[in-house]
Amino acid sequence: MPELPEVEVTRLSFADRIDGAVVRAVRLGKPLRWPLGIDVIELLRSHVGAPRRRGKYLWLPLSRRSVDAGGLLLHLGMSGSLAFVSRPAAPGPHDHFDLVTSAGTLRLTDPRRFGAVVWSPSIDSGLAGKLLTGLGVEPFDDEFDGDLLWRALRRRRSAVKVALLGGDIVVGAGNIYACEALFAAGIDPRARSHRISRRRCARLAQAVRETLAQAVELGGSTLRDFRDARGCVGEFQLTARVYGRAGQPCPVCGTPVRRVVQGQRSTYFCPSCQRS
DNA sequence: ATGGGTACCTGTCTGC
DNA sequence: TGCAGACAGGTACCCA
Repeated sequence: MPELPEVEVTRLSFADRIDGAVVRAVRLGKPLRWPLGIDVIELLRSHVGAPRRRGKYLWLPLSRRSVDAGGLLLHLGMSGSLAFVSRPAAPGPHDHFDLVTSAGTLRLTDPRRFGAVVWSPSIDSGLAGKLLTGLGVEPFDDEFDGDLLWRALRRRRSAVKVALLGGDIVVGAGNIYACEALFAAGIDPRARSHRISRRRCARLAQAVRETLAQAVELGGSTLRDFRDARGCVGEFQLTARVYGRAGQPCPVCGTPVRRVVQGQRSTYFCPSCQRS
């Protein structure tokens, strides 16, 4: 489910409310991708700071008596979502983590359990450091532009869509938004990365930024079950032009949208509008 | 370093 | 109705 827009929309929907709250209890459900990495009792009475986002990860800083106490790194995997509510229902079979605070309970629900909640001594050490090192630039940073993209892509021979999904050039574009951005830029997702001109890289960088920004504005994509921490659904999927639309007419030229598989993931594109 | 494949896990939908 | 198989928003890790 969650690509950068869903993670950012989730963050925005509870950041103000959890900032400054005190941890009262922690409940663990079934194992997630990694163990929590700290004894739960060590987290009690910690103060939660303002949640930050890096790529598709969220970082919840913690402190005790104004002293830095590391933080929690969260990832929603394929099927995760967070809720932040004052009176949570009894945990269901897919509710695997509750952070009970003075301001409400942050609950991770994740049927497939590809998600993660891990404690690290800081955002750039421990497991958090290891996971975040090697991530590409943030798409909304000034640093991310056509030149950066061109310089990175010219060294790759993989298909451009696979390179975008990799997250080591630019973070945040998952399967939906990579497809949509390539459509917006008019680039064939199967095109070899190193053969894309500087000019087209500029268009692609712009398309990635705009696609992700628009998705944040629309509250993300709710294909089946995404909700932000307030329980609101997203609406970007209503505006998707190729993702999930195999066989349907391209909204620009009417040619049927094609589906191919790249790196074991479905890719959707218009064979007429998108060129190598 | 890069590229390709596998693995993690559960739910839903399709076709026989 | 049952059942096998495909597919799903991600990414770490292993191997060539």
